[in-house]
Amino acid sequence: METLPPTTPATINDVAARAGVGVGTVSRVLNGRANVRPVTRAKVLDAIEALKYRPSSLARNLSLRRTHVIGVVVPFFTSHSAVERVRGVASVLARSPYDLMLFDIEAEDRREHAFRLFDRGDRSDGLLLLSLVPPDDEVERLRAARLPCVLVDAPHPEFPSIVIDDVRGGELATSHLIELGHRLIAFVGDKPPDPFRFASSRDRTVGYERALAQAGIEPRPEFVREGTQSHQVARGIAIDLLRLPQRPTAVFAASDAQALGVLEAARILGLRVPEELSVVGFDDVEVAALVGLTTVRQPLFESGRRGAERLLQLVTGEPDQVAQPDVEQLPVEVVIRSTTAAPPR
Amino acid sequence: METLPPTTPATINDVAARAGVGVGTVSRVLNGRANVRPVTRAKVLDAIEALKYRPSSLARNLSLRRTHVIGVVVPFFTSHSAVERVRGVASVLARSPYDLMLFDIEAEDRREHAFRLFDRGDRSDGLLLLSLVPPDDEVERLRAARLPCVLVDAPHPEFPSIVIDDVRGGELATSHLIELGHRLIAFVGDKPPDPFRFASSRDRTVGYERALAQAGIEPRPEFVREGTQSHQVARGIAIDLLRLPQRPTAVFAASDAQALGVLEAARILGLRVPEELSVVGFDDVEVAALVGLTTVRQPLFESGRRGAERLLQLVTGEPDQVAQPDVEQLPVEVVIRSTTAAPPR
DNA sequence: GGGCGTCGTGGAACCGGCTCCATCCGTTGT
DNA sequence: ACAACGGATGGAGCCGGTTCCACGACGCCC
Repeated sequence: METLPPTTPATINDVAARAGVGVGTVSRVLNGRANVRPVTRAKVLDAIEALKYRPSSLARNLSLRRTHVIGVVVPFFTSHSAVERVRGVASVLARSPYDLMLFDIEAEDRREHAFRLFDRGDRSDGLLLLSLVPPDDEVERLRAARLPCVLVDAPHPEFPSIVIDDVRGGELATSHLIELGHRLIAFVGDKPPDPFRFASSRDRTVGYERALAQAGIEPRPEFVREGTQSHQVARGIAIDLLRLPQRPTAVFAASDAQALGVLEAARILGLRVPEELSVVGFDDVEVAALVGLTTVRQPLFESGRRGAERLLQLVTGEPDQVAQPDVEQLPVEVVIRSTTAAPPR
Repeated sequence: METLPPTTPATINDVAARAGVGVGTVSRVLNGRANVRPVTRAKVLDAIEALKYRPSSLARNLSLRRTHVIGVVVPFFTSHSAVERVRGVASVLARSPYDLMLFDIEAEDRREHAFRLFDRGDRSDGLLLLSLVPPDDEVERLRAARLPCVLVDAPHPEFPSIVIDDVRGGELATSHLIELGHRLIAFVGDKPPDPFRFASSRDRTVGYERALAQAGIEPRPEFVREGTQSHQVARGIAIDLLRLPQRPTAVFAASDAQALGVLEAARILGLRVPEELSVVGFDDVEVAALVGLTTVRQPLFESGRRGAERLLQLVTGEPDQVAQPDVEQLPVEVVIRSTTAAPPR
């Protein structure tokens, strides 16, 4: 009896011995190479079956010098938009031989994070950075480690990236309001010094201003406010805005989260939406549909999907083929729901 | 000049050579072992510095036969509750030497999934299964691979698990309605044959029935409906319910998603909430607070946190110390917001 | 029938760490 | 002065795959 439950898993040597062949042959069979006689192949397959042999991916990885892992780095994993992007990534990786390693750098010390991630660049075969711009020293390490890297929702001169046209998004949102007849349009965005976040809110402001300019509307500095992503902060800001002597008839928020804060503010102040106040968000997260929020949709899931596909190309492509820092732009569109209407007169 | 950019990263051998010591000594220094003379240690450290040496985790893992990876398996990664749990897991792993490998089995063929996951059990040092019960054959493989495993939001006789008392949750929700004066209370839950999901909705029904019984309220079969998790389906079900000749004055939904569907139904039918209809959900996902939904809060983040902690104990503990299949129960509580009130009379 | 190419195959070397054992050396004890 | 002892150290061997080279057998051709 040799069918006793083996205390230690079978190795390729065990298989070779049992099949009466060399390890090279077993390896060839395992990897579906040609040049193995059918008879031999059968013997090997039998031995594998008998021994319940499964190759060790650990050993395989060491030998091959790859990990079969894609690292996904995401700040603020809390947010629905981040999750949606990760799902897009997962959908691609699920049909690839790559696993998804998730790094949430939300609370983590950045130094620690960098340390673990780029330690040697051998924990993953490629990196997908979502909504964050790597600082210069990390860029340096990434290159030193020759680690393929793609950015999603963040631009960088060194890496390929999947982005949206934030300026255009801001413009679309604002134009929609202008077309409805609004001229007193406020903007609620992020504060720039957000450590990881980059200039997307800022770009949306630019679009906002451009749309105003095109319509010949004088921008009012007091109508442009900045806070953090949270809807609580946005609510406070919106209350301020709506208490101005000349109050805006519409608010464009740089994210849906902030738009929700604006809606709360309106409720608190007893302003009816959309009759007395129109609100436009940005992102089109799940809640937006539930609440009936008019917003600018950006393809979140799709952005993750494309980022993963692009990275996989890099990872499986020629090793030293330098990744061109090309930028892929995904479309944005206004989704009109029930928080926007013509202004009161 | 030997500072030319090395085309290949330094190895432990390079360090040993440069420091003029043996690899054993370098290894000892790296792992902070005692029995290294300070002078020697300094030499090694210098060499490491000069060579910018970083140990290969690949090689390390093979040698040590561990991966430093915790696998997290989650179905329906879409849902906010799953995400919240994963965040809890991430928060624990971030302060550990373990990385988080995410397996979303949402769309994936189950066979494929199982294959990749348990191939040899060497892709991760431990597995955390969220909201899913492994079928018997997978349990078998798990044991064969001696892979530590903890379940979150799912019970199993073989594994430790972190759960909530769903019966009690259902009871609390229903009691809250009863205390408000409701006697016509409907229930909207999941259909049982959900492939992965287990009996949590069913248990909540039990709690619902128990609360009714305690209050001496006759249960009405036509008030208990089951559909899927989606709020669209729940909306349809709720419309049916609310069109009954004797319509319920309150609805307890087995999840917040379903509760939102019920709220939509009320809006469609022109029923004011909470004046004409009270609604209670389950989970307390983020949207619940936004919408002002009264609901049963379960500690989602905490469940992930505890699951990860428990698993880490197992993984870092004695190797063959069999994990007792103990069950840790997290508390639930009713969060009263603005969708519940006394019934109309 | 001998030379030569091809196919199939075995197995040593290697990937880059860790571990254990043998060795070396200095110290202490008698 | 010498034996015994223990701490520091070097390095072969191992973890479990892959790869590449060498070798044997066979068939083909002239």
